[in-house]
Amino acid sequence: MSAVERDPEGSDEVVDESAGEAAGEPDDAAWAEVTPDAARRLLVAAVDAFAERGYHATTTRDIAGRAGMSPAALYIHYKTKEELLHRISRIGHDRALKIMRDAADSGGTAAERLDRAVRSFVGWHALRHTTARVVQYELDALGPEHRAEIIELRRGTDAAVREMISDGVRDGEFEVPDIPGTTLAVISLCIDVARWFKVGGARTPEEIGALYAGLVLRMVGAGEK
Amino acid sequence: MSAVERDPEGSDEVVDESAGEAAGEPDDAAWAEVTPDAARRLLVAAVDAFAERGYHATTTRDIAGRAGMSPAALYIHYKTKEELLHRISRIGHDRALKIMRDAADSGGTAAERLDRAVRSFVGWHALRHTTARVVQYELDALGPEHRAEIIELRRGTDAAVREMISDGVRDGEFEVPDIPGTTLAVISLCIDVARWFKVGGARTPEEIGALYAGLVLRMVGAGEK
DNA sequence: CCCGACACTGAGCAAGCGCTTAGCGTGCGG
DNA sequence: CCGCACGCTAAGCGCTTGCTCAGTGTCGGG
Repeated sequence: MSAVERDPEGSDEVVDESAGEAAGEPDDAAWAEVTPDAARRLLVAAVDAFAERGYHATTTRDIAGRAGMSPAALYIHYKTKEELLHRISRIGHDRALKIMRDAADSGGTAAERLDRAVRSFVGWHALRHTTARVVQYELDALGPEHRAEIIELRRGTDAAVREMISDGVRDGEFEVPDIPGTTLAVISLCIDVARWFKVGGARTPEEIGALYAGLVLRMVGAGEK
Repeated sequence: MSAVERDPEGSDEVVDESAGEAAGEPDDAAWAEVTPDAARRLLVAAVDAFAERGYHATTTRDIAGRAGMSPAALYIHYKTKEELLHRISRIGHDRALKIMRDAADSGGTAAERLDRAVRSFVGWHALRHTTARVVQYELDALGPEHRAEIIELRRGTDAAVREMISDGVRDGEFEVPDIPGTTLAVISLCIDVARWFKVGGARTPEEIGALYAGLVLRMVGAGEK
């Protein structure tokens, strides 16, 4: 049982998010695209610190300390603390959007695609809850132009979900009176996983993904499976 | 059409939350229990500031300024900034718990009670989204003992929802495979309203409450109405 | 007309913040 | 073996933070 659904006609090069460390916490491999090494260590430290205490409560000294460096080292790789948050937010949202789009563009019925979407989107929010928490809840700490950029990415996620629901309604699979409202509720439900998920909890990310996929299919009235 | 469901056998003295200002924002009347007047003005100012910028990004000077007072005046009525947050959090959670319990203890079928619960709980999170945002998302800013106290209140909310769902399953009204998981998802869905709700949005708090109540009834498989 | 109680202010303290700068060690091209 | 570019640190600058404290104006009782 693989964690994240492997879609048949997905992208060419897929970094399997669930491989490597099964525990979920030390998601260093997920930031492979960040170079050089010291910059990545700082970024991972920042993700942990931001998720734990929030952006404003985190000091640059704390971030540098977690990365095993002096406070000044941070400013060799990042112009400001806000730039660090932006890099994290950008990469995280790119990843979340890709997960959603891959599911939306995969084959099968609308119900199958929505199931895959919720399953992997929720799975990511649980497995990478540290990243997801920063990405989803520290948006207001970004500067205006950076925030606008991220909001644009979120619109893409929104559109993908609305698309799947609309398709299902068109094909008679779903029965939903308020498509924009239900879209909002579905995404809202998925995102909030990042707030409450704890590593020692009763459920694995995959289990939560499966549970939520079922609940969402009920929300859209997918009675006939 | 009244905003918050008026349960027939509810409590004796009910402060109608939706009365007074229809706009929703200046919820000064909701804090009538806070005295003296200056203490309440400071608390309302703190709610606005915390909701807007977050607890850590808010300065005591900002709070005092919004209340039209000097920074030092804050410390006549509150020992620390954290005590202010605690008072807000305590009152807000008391209110949220009461809303949930009133619905759970009201008469009728499990579906009717769950409908009322989600409708009013969500309605409150939308109408009082400023308060709700602080109450639901600034929990980590509280000191350990204050946080523990609030978490205890949340357990009560959780229990009320689980109770209603369990009753529905017992009576054959609902069909849910995972009661604790579904309980969690329902509360999660409701709480996240406070994150995304904006006053200028397309829907009123009552409309969102109605939409969400319908979605939740689908989640628990309440097919036979 | 005085007096103390009271709610509040102006000024400011110690600590901690984001960020800068001068300098140091190390490794690599010549 | 030199020299310099590079990644990093120690020290610290200017500012803001939560919070304090010596007053100040006001007001009711005697």
